[in-house]
Amino acid sequence: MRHNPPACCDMRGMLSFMILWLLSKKQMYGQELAEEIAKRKGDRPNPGTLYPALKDLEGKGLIQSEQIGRTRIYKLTIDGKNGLKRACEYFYQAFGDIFEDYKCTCDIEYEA
Amino acid sequence: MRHNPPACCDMRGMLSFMILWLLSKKQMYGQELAEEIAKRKGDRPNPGTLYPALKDLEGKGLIQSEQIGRTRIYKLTIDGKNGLKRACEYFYQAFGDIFEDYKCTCDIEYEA
DNA sequence: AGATTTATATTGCACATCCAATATATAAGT
DNA sequence: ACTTATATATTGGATGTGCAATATAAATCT
Repeated sequence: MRHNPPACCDMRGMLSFMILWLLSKKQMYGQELAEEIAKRKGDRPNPGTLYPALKDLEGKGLIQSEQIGRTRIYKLTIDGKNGLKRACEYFYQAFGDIFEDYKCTCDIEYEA
Repeated sequence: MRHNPPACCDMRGMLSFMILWLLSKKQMYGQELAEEIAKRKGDRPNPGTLYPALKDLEGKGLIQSEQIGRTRIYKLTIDGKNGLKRACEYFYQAFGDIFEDYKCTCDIEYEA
C-alpha cells in the first residue's frame, strides 16, 4: 500500500537529496526518476518540479547528463557523490532517532 | 560532532514533523524545542521560523499550549498524535531505504 | 503521412521553511 | 529602581518544493 502525504504537516523538502541518492544507485533519465520518486512520495512529481531541480543540480556540478534521442540520462559526478555522503550524515543526525523510534514501535510492511 | 547542513543540496523541510515528534516525547516550551532542533539540524531555528510554525500547528489543532509566566508550554493533542503516526509512516516510506542503506555503509557514531 | 505517445521543458502561482532585524513582556541579578 | 537575560513574537525577504497548464521534439503506430 502506498501512503500519500499526511494532512497533519507539510512533508515537502529533500527532493534534491532524494534525486542524488537515487542516481547513486543507477543512472536514470527523468521519467525513471519520476517513477522512483512516486514509489516513495506517493505521486509522480510534476515536470515543473522535477526538471528545474535536475537543472539546478547540474548547474551546481553535482550531476551530469547526456541526451540520447528523446531521453536525457542523468548520473552523479564525483562532487555529487561526495555531497551525497555529507547529506546522508546530516540527514541521519537530523532524523535518525525518529527512524529508530518508528521501527521500534511499528511493524514494518514492505511492498511485495 | 555536530554536522551543519551540506552545501550540495537543500535540506530544509519537515520542521512541523520534527516538532510533532519532539512533543510526542515530552511537553516543551519554545526554547526547549529550539535546543532539541539545534541538536538535529546544527543550529537553533530563528524565532521567525519556530514561532510561526508553532502557531500554525496550534491553529490546526495538532498541539495546544498554556502560558506560564514568560514561557508557553506546548503539548500534543489527540489529533496531533494521530497525525504524527501517519506522518511517520509516510516518512518511512519516502526515506526508509535511504536510512537502511546509510546504516549499512557507514559506521555510526553517537554523541557521548 | 498523420495521429498518438513519450520525454523534456517552461511559466506562473502557492506555501513551508529559512534568515536578519526588531519588539515586548517577564524574570533575575545588582 | 535599574540592568540584564530570557522567552515569545512579528515583519520582510529569499529560496526550494509543490501544482496546473502549456509547449516542443522525438519515437511509435496505423
